Amino acid sequence: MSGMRDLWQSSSVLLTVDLVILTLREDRLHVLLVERGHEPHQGAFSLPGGFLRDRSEDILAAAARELSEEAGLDAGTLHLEQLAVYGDPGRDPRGRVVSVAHLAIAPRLPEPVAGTDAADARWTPVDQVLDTSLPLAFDHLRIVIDGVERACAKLESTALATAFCGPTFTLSELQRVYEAVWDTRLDARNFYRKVQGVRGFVIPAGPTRKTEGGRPARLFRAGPTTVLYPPMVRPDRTERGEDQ
Amino acid sequence: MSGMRDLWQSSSVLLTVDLVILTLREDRLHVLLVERGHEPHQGAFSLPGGFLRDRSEDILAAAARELSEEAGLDAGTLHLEQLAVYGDPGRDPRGRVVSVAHLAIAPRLPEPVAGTDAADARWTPVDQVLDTSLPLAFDHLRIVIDGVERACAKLESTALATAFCGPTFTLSELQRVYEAVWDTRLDARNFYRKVQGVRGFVIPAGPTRKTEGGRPARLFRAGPTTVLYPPMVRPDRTERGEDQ
DNA sequence: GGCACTTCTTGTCGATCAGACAAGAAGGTA
DNA sequence: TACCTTCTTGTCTGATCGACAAGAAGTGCC
Repeated sequence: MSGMRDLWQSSSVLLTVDLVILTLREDRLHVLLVERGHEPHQGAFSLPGGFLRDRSEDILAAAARELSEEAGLDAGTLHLEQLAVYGDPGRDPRGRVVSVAHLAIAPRLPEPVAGTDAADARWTPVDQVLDTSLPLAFDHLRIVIDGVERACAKLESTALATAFCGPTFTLSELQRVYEAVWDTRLDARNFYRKVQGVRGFVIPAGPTRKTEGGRPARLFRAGPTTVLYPPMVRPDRTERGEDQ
Repeated sequence: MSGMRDLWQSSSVLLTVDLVILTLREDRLHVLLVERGHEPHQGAFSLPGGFLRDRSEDILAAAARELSEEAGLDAGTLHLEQLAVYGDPGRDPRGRVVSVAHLAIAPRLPEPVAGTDAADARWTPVDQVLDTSLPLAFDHLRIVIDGVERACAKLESTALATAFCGPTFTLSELQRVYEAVWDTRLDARNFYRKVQGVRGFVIPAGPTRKTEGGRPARLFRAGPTTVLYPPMVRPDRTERGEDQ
């Protein structure tokens, strides 16, 4: 067995963090993309992210830092979790670069992008990414696919949907989150009762108003529960079509 | 912005793969552990795993290689998936070592451990690990916790349970998988109908026999479905206990 | 104010599903 | 054959889900 020095020589890798930052804009799911300013893939769009600053930086901390630097968002206020690792040997022409992708959820309508370092960041409808009408650098398409799928899944079993909303929200706002992420339509009346039937999902926050045009809605905040019981099941998509 | 050379100097890391290999032995969930032969944590138990062999090795391939080298199991025959990344800066005294943990599921009763390189590997009941009566090296306790939780969750929504069984199995064998992983009891009669109600979960494999002592059971093989619809929901654990 | 309009909230109803349990089927063994 | 074990099929009851009606509570317009 060779020593540690040989190990470093032969098999150390560079670590990056990449961010799939999702939010809702005009009731559609958007992801934050940046235009790359230099090679490789200069001019193409990619997920925000970057290299570990130094060997002592924690990975999640690096993700939070990139969230701030490249997106102008404060990690303390939004949901941030590890998504997966992408380490295919050929994914980056600069050498062996392994990326730890993260999923972040931003509350609705953060300004199009703060006037920060990364003014070239823009919210893009995920549809445009998923149908490949807007190609991404590296393997970032796959990362977005996985991130959106993770979000879809966690909407069912966890309180992640509240992360798309502000500190208080109405139930129809919450419903629009589900509809946008799942790309489906839900019955407002059943949704209303279902959400309130989940223990600790949402708790009333004053009998206040907020909507416009119709009857004012009650406000809620996120409850203490992180895993939903019973879960919010998304409607069957296969629709009796002889599976396969 | 500094060049690539500085980046490598300052922030490259060593990558390892670690394996949470689960199986069923005597109807209890077990995880494969190895006794460490050298520092750090010499003599302690840890998950099987090791460093990336070289810079060109794919991560999943490295996991498959360790599966073979350290556990004597063939990655082609069993379920193997990425679990998560553990990269806390202080987790390994040898320097910045980032581990990509994987979850593997072995069919029931692979021999206690083949007479391979790692003869010091042994199947250990996960209870003993989770209640910390058997301490693990590094942050491997956390990795085991996350791996078991992942297995529990995927039993609900995917056909992962069949990976615990051989190529053919009876429904009561499958039931014992659920009972062991979830640590719960299920009604055999309802389970029987429920499993068969899930489209493409299991398909009959000859009206053969297999069990002993009672009426022979029908044999099944895993079906084409990977995501279960409707899902197998695990019984509510909170049991009307004023949530908290 | 009265009226139309919007959206929120509560009710109801039938189909479907989950969990409890009875009973029959199909082998082994004394 | 009598019994034991385990598998498989039925049935029943209460809970849940999705469709939809109807009432509640605001805004804006005449």
